[in-house]
Amino acid sequence: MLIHELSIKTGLSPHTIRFYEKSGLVKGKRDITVKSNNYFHYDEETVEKLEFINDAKSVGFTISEIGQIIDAWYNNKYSKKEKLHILDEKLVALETKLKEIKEMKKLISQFKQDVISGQCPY
Amino acid sequence: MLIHELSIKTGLSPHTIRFYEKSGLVKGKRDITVKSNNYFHYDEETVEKLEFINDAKSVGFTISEIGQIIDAWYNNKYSKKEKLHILDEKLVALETKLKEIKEMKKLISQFKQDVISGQCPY
DNA sequence: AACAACAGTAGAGTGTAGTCTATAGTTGGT
DNA sequence: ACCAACTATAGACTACACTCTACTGTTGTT
Repeated sequence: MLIHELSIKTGLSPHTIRFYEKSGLVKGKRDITVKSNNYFHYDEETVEKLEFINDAKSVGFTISEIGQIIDAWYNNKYSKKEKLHILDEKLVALETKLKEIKEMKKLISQFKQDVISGQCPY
Repeated sequence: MLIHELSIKTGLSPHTIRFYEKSGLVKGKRDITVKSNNYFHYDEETVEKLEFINDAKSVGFTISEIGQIIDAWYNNKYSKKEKLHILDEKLVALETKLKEIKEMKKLISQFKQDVISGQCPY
């Protein structure tokens, strides 16, 4: 599929997809049999990757971290050992975030109690 | 205390503290009895606030969201009802983040299994 | 009096992650 | 043949959250 279809499938603008492509997260292929243009073609794997990128972004991973994960997942840039190391690193980071968020929930719940119990009467 | 001491207590640079002050998150007081300078003076509450800001940043709240929370906590800018609304909103956001992170943990654990089970032999 | 270390303000610069503009070429439908 | 809608590239622009620079004034120690 071309970028327009990919854009519709993923909800990301062609601009943003090209930005991710330039950042090395996804990669279209050129059809060498077609000589009149040099359009990029994308496969279903790219759709998956872009969906993953969206999810990974919202948990706070940066583009370069997402790049690492994608490389550890789809590519052969890293050895098996390196891949596991990268993925473990990300799991630890997520575990830390999880704890921080739970702490923050407690804290804000406490603020709420303070407001309710009328420590200040507004 | 002056900004230097505050900086040491919180681990934030005077630059960053001034940035937060300009953003409305904290507020120093000027000592009108001193006429030779116009240095800002900060209290322990500001130390608390800055520590909160650090924690809130790492769970992904923006400066303006943190501002809202601080206003709902310390100030009388909002009514009791508004305060509870803001805090509930933040709790919902944290709950959402929590779920997303748990999902991402599952996903990355799955990637790990894929690597281990040797779907690709590197 | 000299000087480092501090204080303040204004504004420029950085990095991240887009988002948009300009330009130029291609494709598909009428 | 024409035109809208698509494609590509390069580079400008934006927003956020700092971070730093330049400049000036103050304080405390020697």
